Formats: sequence, C-alpha cells, structure tokens
Amino acid sequence: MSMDAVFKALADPVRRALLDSLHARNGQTLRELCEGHDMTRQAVTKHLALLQEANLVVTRKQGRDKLHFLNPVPIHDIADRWIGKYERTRLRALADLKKHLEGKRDEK
Amino acid sequence: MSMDAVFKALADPVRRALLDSLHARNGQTLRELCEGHDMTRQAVTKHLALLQEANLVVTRKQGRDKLHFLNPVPIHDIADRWIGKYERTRLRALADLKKHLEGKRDEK
DNA sequence: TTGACAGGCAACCAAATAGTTGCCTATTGT
DNA sequence: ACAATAGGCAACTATTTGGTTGCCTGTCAA
Repeated sequence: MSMDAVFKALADPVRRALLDSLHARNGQTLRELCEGHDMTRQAVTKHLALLQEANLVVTRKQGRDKLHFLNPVPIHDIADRWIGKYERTRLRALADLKKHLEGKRDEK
Repeated sequence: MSMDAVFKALADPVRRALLDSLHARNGQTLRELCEGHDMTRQAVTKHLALLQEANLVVTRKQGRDKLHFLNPVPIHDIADRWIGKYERTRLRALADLKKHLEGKRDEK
C-alpha cells in the first residue's frame, strides 16, 4: 500500500475533517458527510476518492445510498513504521537541537 | 503551532526524504542535503523552507554554511494528539469494517 | 409510473505548487 | 586582492489541485 497516498490524503484539512466525521460516526452517506462543508457534493466526492485511494475509507453501496467506513489501518501503519522511526531517536535529535540553540547563543 | 503546516510538509516525498536524511545525519548543510536529489539547489531550498515553516527543521548559520537540524517535536505531537485519537478507537473501526465486509458478501 | 432523491461522470476554471533560470551577496582560502 | 564556494532572492513556467457547473443513471415512494 502506497504510504505516499496516505500522507497526501492527510495533507488536506477537509479530508482530515471527513475522517474525523467518520471517526465520530461510522458508515455515513455522502450527503451526511457533505453537511457542514461549504462546498458542493462533487467536491466532497473528490476528497473521498482520495481517501479511498489511500485506503483510509472504504464504501458499501446500499440501495441508492453509499455508506462510508473508516479504515484505521493505514494510519496505524504510518504511526508504526514512519513516526516510530523518529520517536526511537527523538532524544538524540532533541540533544542536537539543544546544542544548536546553545551554539546560536554563542554567536556575536 | 499549526498542525496543518506539518501535515502539508509531510505530504511530499522529497521533504520526507530530507527529514530522513537529517534523521540519518543531523546538522547537514544545504549542499549536502541536495545530494541525491535530481533537482536544483533552489528547489531543495523551497522544500526546506516548508519544513522550517512547519517547525520540523531548524537552522543555524555557521560562516558561509547553513546547518540544518531536525526537530522531532511536531512529529511527536501529531503522533500524540492526532494519531493517538484514532488508535484509541481502532478496534471499534475495524469491527465496523468487518461488518461492512460481511454485508458486502451478503449482497446478491 | 413518475417525481424526488442519492449519487456518478466529464468538462471546465482558478489558485497553489514544484520546478526552473538568472543574478545577487557573503565568506573562505590562496 | 580575488577566485571559488555557499547560499539568497525574484521572476517566470508548467503541472497539480480544489472547486465549480451541467447532465446522466439508478433507486425509492406515492
């Protein structure tokens, strides 16, 4: 699964709001997800398409409605594989940062 | 600190590679960070500017060199505040997803 | 069966982004 | 002093992106 698609999908505040909305209440229809967003249904559809490409959202057609479900796995993967890597050596980076700030203070 | 700037900064693979590079060796100059990227120095400068706006990278001028340091705090914050929220209810979302898949199988 | 409602598709538009080139300043080493 | 090196700034271009409008299909309910 392309991690880049997930990062790109998370980059937009509207899309994060859509995830938040599904997080609060899963299985919403397109119309429901449009509420509170000052844009057309088609614009929201496009955002949802990106979320689906990133596998963050999965859908099911039910009658004339389309239900949207949150898939937390890609977020979990990012936390695990990518952020975890930085957390592991966070203290070293912070030490470097401290040294940098001290160096800065030394100047002039 | 604007969380949006951090997400936006992380959305680009070049910028994530720059963070990885600093993660591997902190305090690199602009020229050093340019190595291995098939683009001009100015393009890399622009990427670094976004990383600095997101407070993911901090710099110090040393003579005619500019040293770049990784600041892991914003990444930590995202893991903590944003991803943590999804992790907490991950099992419920996965249960919903399972139900959704079962529902799909029932169709037709 | 027909009107209303949920959603899909495609063309189009404007703004943001990623990149370039050209030229400038500052610092270093000889 | 001066050539080489590190980096900054601004203008320009092309592509991507976020959004719109218009129209179409499918489903439900009266």
